[in-house]
Parts: sequence; structure tokens; C-alpha cells
Amino acid sequence: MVAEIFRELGYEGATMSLITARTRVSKGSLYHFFPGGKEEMAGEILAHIDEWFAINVYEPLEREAAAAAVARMWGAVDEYFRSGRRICLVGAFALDETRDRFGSVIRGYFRRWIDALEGALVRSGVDAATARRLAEEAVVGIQGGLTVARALKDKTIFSRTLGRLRQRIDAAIAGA
Amino acid sequence: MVAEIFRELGYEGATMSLITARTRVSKGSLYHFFPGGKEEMAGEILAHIDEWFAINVYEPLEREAAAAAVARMWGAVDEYFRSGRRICLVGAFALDETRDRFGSVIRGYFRRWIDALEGALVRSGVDAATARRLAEEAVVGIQGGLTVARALKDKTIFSRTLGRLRQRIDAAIAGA
DNA sequence: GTCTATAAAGCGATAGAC
DNA sequence: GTCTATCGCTTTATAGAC
Repeated sequence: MVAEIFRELGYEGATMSLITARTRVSKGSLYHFFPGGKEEMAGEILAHIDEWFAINVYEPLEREAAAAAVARMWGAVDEYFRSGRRICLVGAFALDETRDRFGSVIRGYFRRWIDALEGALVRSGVDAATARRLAEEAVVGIQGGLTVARALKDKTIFSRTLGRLRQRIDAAIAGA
Repeated sequence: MVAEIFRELGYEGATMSLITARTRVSKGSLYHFFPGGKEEMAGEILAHIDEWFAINVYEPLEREAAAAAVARMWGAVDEYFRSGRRICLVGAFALDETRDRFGSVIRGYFRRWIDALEGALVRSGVDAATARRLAEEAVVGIQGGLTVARALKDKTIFSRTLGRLRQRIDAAIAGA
């Protein structure tokens, strides 16, 4: 709910007044739950996102049968970003002045995603160099797809991007 | 100069006080040149970006020999984004609340880029469906590469992304 | 715990001297 | 044209009643 306000308007755009108005929770209560104020709220939202990706993306990629985990990733990503209607808050924070504030979380999000996908591809028989290249390409492509989809107000761009990346990775797994 | 402040901190993060401090031009003078204030400044910066891309990217793609124009695009893009040290202000604006304010400029930037690249690929003999797919993939990939490069503070991600996209498009032109 | 009222600071923008 | 001083408003954050 609050996360959606940040996703829609960015860190600066999501003012406390707007958050109280939309959640119908007063500032007093908001500061009761988040004594650290806005920064703590955003921090917990980022932690929640990281937890979701850990459970639904990173851990399956790290632990489950590689091909199945990769297949599962596409579904999870498509679901999470609502097929392109939602942007990636971590990516958005990486581009503005919040970058420094949440730098380590932002770095961890992208690094772990790329590393986990690379690992799964290696385990499924793809050679190391190709796995690294494909993993980086996938995470980069997803971010770009979300950005351009929102810029053009055309969510089909994200779907097509996801489809292209999936096809390429599936081919590498099949050919391994 | 001012553009760099916006690129670094985003629309909200680039406050007028900060702009006066860094440019050593007082607010009075700033408002003398930009009566419309901050919004006008950002608008002119976006217009300047659009002009640069029109001259160095779109028009060559639309007018020059297709293969040469595509080759030129990679150089122009790498130069403009300083090999990944600079982000795309248009992409950043697409993700925050400025999206609505500059919506048509943002849409125009991405649409014209994809369309121009698609056109050049078609003219160089690539079939229509493949050209559209490759053009979209390139612009999406560039945006994603810039985002992830900044998030991981690793500009080599952008270089590798550009290399991958270039290779794929060159192969399509060569095979056409 | 939840609220209203308000403080303190920073914001974009303006006035007016020079 | 450029500056300083300041306006009016919004921001984050707090105080204190209930």
C-alpha cells in the first residue's frame, strides 16, 4: 500500500502528508510505528521487497533443480511487476538521490539476482561465461523493459522483453 | 552543468538552492533566464537532450546509409552516456512523479528512437518483424544497462550490454 | 495507539535595490 | 542582469491531549 505510493511517485514524491491521506493513518501513528520517519519506512519497504525476492526468486535459484527454478523465476517476475504495470522500486531508487542512502541494499538486490541466476544456469550445464552473460542480460533486460514500458505507457513491451529473455535462456539450457 | 545535477539527483533532488550553489548563479538570475522556474529549466534540458539525439542518432538513422548509421549510433550512445557513468535523464523522469509533467517528451524520446532504429534495420534488409524486435530490444537494453550499471556502480555492465546488443544487430544486418 | 496542532527547516518563487 | 532578502507554502518531524 505505502510501497505502491513510493513506486508511483518516487522517494521525494511520496510525501508523509500524501501517505497519511491515502492510508488514512495520521502522522502521529505513522511516526509511532516508524520512529525513523520516512527513511525507515522506505528502508522497511526495500527489506520487504528483498525478502520477497529471496523467497520467490533467489532461494529457488540457489537450491531447487536449476531448470525448474529458472522457469519459476519468469512467473514470479511477471507476477511481481504485474506484467509491466509496476516498476522496480530498487531500480528507481538507484537512479535518484536515494541511491546513496540505500546503496548497499540496492547493490545487494541486483548482485544477488544476477549471481543466483548465473549459478542456476551453471548447474543446469551452461558454461560459466555464457551463464554470466545470460544472467546479466536477463536482469538488465528486465529493468530496461520496466522503464521503457512505463515511459511509453505500454506494458506489452515488458511482456515481449520477458519473452525474449526467457527464450534465449531456455535455449541455452536446452542446448547444454 | 545544470543537466548534470538533475541527472545525479533527479527532479526533486535538484533543488534551486543546490543549483545556485553549484553554478554560482543566484536565484534572481536563474529566474531571470527561466521565468517558468524549475519546470522550465528541466523542460529545456529535456529539449536539449532531444535535439542532441535528433542530430546524432535519429536523423542519421532516418537518412544515412542504414548500416553506417547504426554503427554511428553505438558510438554516439557510448559517448553520450559516458560509457555508463551517466544515466538517462529521460528514463529517470519516466520512473518518478515527473512522468506526468513531461509525459509527451518522454514518450517521444523512446518512440522516435525505436522507430528510427527499426527503419534503418528494415532499410538494410532485415525483415520487418525482426527489425522491430531488435530495435525495441536495443533501446530497452540500453536503459537497463544504465540502471544496473549505476546500481552496482560498475560501468562495465553498460559496456558489455552495448557490446551484446551491437553484436546481435550487426549479425542481423550481415545476414540480411 | 491514535489523533490534532504545531514546530523548525527547506522548498520554489518574488520583490526590489543596485 | 545580478544580487540579497524575504514571502508563502510544504516538508519532515514532534508534542501532548485523549
